[in-house]
Amino acid sequence: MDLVAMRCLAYPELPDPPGCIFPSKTDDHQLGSFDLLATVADELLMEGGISPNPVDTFSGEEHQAVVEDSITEERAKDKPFIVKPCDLDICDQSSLLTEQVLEAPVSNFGSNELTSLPNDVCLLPASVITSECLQKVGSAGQFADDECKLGLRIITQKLDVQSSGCRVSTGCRLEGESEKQIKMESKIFRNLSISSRDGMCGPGCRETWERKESALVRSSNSVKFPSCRGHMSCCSFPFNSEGVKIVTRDNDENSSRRTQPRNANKAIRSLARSGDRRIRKSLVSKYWKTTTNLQGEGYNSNKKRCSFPNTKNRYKRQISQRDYPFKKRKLYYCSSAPNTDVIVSSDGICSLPEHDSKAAACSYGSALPGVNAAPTSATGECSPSQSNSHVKLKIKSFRVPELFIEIPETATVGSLKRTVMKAVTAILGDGLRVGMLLQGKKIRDDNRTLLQTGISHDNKSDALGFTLEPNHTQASPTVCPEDPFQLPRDNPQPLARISPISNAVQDAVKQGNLDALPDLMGSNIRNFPESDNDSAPSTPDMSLEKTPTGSRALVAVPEMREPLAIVSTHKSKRSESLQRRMRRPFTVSEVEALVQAVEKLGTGRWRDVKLKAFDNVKHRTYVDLKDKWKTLVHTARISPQQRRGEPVPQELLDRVLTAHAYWSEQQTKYQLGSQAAT
DNA sequence: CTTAGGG
DNA sequence: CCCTAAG
Repeated sequence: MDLVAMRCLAYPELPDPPGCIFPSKTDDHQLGSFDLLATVADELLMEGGISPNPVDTFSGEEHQAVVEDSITEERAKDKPFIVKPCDLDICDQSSLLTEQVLEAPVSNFGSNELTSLPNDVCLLPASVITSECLQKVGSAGQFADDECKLGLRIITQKLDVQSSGCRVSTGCRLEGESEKQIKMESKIFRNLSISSRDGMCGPGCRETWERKESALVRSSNSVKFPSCRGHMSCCSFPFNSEGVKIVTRDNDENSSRRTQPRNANKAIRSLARSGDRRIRKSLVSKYWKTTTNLQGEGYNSNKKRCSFPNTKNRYKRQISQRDYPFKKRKLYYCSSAPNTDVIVSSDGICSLPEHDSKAAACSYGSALPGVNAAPTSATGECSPSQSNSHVKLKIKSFRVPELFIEIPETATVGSLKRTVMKAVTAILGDGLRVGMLLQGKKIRDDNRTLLQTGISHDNKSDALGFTLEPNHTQASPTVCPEDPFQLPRDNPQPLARISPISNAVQDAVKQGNLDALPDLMGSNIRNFPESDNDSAPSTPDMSLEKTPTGSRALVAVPEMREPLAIVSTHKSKRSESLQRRMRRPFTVSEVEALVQAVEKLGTGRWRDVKLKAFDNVKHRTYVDLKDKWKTLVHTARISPQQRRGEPVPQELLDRVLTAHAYWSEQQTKYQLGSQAAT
């Protein structure tokens, strides 16, 4: 696969993907891979802060050895490089939290022998860079201070048999560094993720890698994220069939501290923003639509500014998806707590590096908002005494609570996944913050140490909970004044809770991710307006017509208390309606009733028809009846062979034609009459 | 909100 | 079925 292809892969619809540092003009993939790396390396080097000797920078001899091996032909033939967007999965969410990013899965990251080299270029998320790495970096003199927040490592080898391997290893500092560097970082993050085509390495690999590579990656699995394969069109992020590019938004709390990205980045960002807005608007539109149905008021006044043609919406969604902002990730989950390094691993787990080095620990500035507390002292000094007590945190997955999803039983699995994705995306859209719960109580003071807070190494991890909260604390009218959703934003509530064990959630989310990322960005879960649900005709569709419970449409943000089930596939009255109503073919008896009513009332009084024949059938609106009549007429006119679905008795169809002809004539007469009158 | 139509 | 423009 050549680079161009890669590009396309990553950004199928973008001629020139934002942030793509690699020129598309490259034809030769081998070269391209090389160039790509070289480019990265050069840029990094150029932008300063990076050791001219990448190899040394990161790891020691082990590395060297690896390098050597990496050049072996055998390896070389192995697999071609492919740039692939990172997969998105629960872990990514964690990344939101942890702000790391890239998860480049390190496929082949290590086989069991020393010789096994990373066959791929791996861009490791800050989160996977362990203390040892940092230490090394620090020792290299590049990031000796505690400001080093991020480490970047790129390792690769040229696969071309004829050429020698190529390997780039580098690091850069995120915070406290020059703008350039940061930009670079962001660029890289946004653009690079190269892994071998076949994915992750087996479980066995990681230990090796860890051992050898300073525990760069906790587990291969960890880097493995379910991707959005094949659902590009639905993704909100630039995904491709190969994987998903993970994009996270800046955590507002921290973004301010960072320097601004380059212009390009800015552009992208703004683009993204607008995209969000667009999406939001579309949502709004839908929302209003629904609301209108429910409440019947405020429709006119709002629909104009909020509504968009559906088709356009779709289009916009796509656009916005493509535009979705690439964000720099911040290093988060590395708690500054004494020697507590949390690494996000494959299953979205945060694990601790086996070896914490004092330096490393210190170098990780405060990170996790909830966990930070660790007074690593500004100096970055860690008292030796402290280094013995480690708080070990293992976050298997992040839970997204209170995701109410109502979906017809007849809906496809795919649609369910998409729906889940919508919800998840909605949450992620605005970014998240981390909240922490200890024994169910929220820990608010970020400045206290873990110890002071009551979190000690012998703590039962279960006592600790993490939550994901909306990033915005305040609704910001300026951003989207007309956004009806801003209301809910006012009070941030935990959207998710990270609990040690929530595989179910993880799965759910993964599924969602797998499928596609629809639009919904920028909206919140609670925005799911009512949707017609699957409820059988017998079940009143309260939300649709009479019941002015529009408020319900807005799924209230749940109590932070209980995360609850993530996906309730059942009809919880308040559900969403961003989805198409379930298809409910008319039965013959319904057709019969319709025909009879129309025969009597004519074809221009659908409301009356509704009242007369379907008054008690909530899911049949007069528009539905009108549409049905339309199709009936059409059906009656085509040959029986062309008809589909449950066959309608010819007798009825005949009546349809008769009635249609009659009423058409009547209408014509009426119109002529009125014309004559005038 | 209803109608009428296009998609 | 959806979405709108008009009324």
